[in-house]
Amino acid sequence: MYSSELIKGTLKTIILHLLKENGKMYGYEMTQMVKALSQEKIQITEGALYPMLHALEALGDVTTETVYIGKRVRKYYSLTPQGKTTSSEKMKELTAFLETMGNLIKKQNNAHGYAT
Amino acid sequence: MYSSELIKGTLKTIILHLLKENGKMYGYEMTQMVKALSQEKIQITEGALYPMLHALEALGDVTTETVYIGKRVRKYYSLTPQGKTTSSEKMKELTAFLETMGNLIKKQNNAHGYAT
DNA sequence: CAAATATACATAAGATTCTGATGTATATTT
DNA sequence: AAATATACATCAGAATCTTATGTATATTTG
Repeated sequence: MYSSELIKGTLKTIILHLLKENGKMYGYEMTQMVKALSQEKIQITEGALYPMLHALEALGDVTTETVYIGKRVRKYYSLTPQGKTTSSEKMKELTAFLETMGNLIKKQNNAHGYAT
Repeated sequence: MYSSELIKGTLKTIILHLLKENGKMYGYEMTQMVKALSQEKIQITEGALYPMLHALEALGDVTTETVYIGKRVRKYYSLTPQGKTTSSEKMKELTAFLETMGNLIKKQNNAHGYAT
């Protein structure tokens, strides 16, 4: 498990990406998938996830569909056309960010020149 | 420039890393170095930087040394022994996190199996 | 079969961390 | 002379997350 501060700011992008890849998912499923894909190292908490899903819905990036499994409710989320665009943009940004950070923390024989 | 939400949580690690690589730096210098190393894409704001430096000092990870350049003050920061340990730990974590995130957002022909 | 665990949603107080504004002052460039 | 750069600092407010709490059904296990 990572000290969660690193995960901050990536949640929205992760959700949008999962929905783009998998078409339709419900909240609990997302927590389990991220857990599995990260080898237990990233655990999305419900207190962070559900408010973010509601926010994405309010922004018009996702729509919902409620389904009953027996008597238990399940709320599926999927991307709107706008959400698909947002997803792509966010992913482009995250990819670039990861690369920049990778550079930033590596190339360091550089106490005097700065530029690369 | 990245939408800054991604940078959240990485600031402490970046500072500790810069100090480990460069031995001794002052705040303004850090902002310029990160800007240069990231090709202008990451801009550390002063409102985030200075409070974080003060926090690191309070935690015992850095010590300070004030120098006058003409009449203008400059405050150099350097790692304490404890700070060096913290720096290593944080970097290990960040590196692992970047890799995990890289996996999470790539390997996706996986709508049904989850595990990798 | 009762208890524990897993599934599945939701909210909310408080903490952390950042943005953007503001303030002060000196040095350099145009 | 004015604008910009260097260099520190603080603070109100915003965003985002943690931890706890709440509700309810389904499944597994001793």
